Amino acid sequence: MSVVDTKRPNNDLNQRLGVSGFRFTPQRQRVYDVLWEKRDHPTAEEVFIRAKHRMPDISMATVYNCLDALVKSGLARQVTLERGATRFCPNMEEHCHYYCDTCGEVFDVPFPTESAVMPHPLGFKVDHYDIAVHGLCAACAAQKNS
Amino acid sequence: MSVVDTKRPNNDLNQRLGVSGFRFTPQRQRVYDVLWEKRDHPTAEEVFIRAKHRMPDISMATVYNCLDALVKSGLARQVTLERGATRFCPNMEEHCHYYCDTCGEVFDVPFPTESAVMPHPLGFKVDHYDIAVHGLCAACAAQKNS
DNA sequence: CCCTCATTTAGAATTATTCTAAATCTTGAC
DNA sequence: GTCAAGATTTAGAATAATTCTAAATGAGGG
Repeated sequence: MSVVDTKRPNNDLNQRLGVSGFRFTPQRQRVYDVLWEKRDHPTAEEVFIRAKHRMPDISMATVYNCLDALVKSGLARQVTLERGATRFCPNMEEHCHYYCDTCGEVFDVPFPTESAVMPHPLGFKVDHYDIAVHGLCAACAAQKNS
Repeated sequence: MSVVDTKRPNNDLNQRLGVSGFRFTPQRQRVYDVLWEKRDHPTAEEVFIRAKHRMPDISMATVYNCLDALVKSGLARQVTLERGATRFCPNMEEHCHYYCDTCGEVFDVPFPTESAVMPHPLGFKVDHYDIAVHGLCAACAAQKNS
């Protein structure tokens, strides 16, 4: 736990789950840890593989269950950038995702949504923003020009 | 063609496809028409069902092919709001999607992206923005309070 | 300790999308 | 016009992603 866990909420996972009506379980802890170990927006299957290393009996269904519980408890975000597998992200600060359509890399960029004044449909109650920017990362752009 | 096709690009579909290396076909025309007939962000399967009414022999694989051709030609956008089927949208003006997490309805709201100054990762070449706002629509919000 | 209910698990089932191979169609060269 | 090359369509198979099911386990409250 020495490494990069900047801004990880110090609130007890136990408590955060409890507020949303979920129980704390070792599996949920493990899945949450996996998300923090490498913030590279893994898919459910990638989380499954990584979780298995230290918890070999965990099942795919449990990974989905845990991810859903974390999302519903406000401890992780679902990120749907394109067709195919959904990705997950434990960064709950307001930010947007720069997505390289060529190599698939995702970059988190802090972005305060109040800086953009958007006209809402009448009576719409906003829960959260989901901002993706598609394009070419520097590396892939360089490759294309060569 | 009398109805609501505001802002539909008057450019020839033929030509727009051609520029991207695709051929014009009746199926692509039909799929494009379906998207304009009812701008409710249908899934590929919904497009398939609607397209079939006037073109009974069209197949699912063709619908996917046509949608991909339209997206690659800049005539439609892919919209991935949540897990599950991708939706499609022929509105190419800059706009964001307000999405009701309860009833699934999608509202297009014009939104000039240059109004939000975002810091890009170094060297990133932006292709397009994909902005979703999740929450509760007016109708669903009302229902919850009663 | 017992009851209830949440959770986990493996595997089946479902849904969404992509792939394959054969048939058809278009286009450009001759 | 005829022909070859290559794009497109089609049905169906295959794959990928997710959800469901039913049985087993586990934890908390009385």
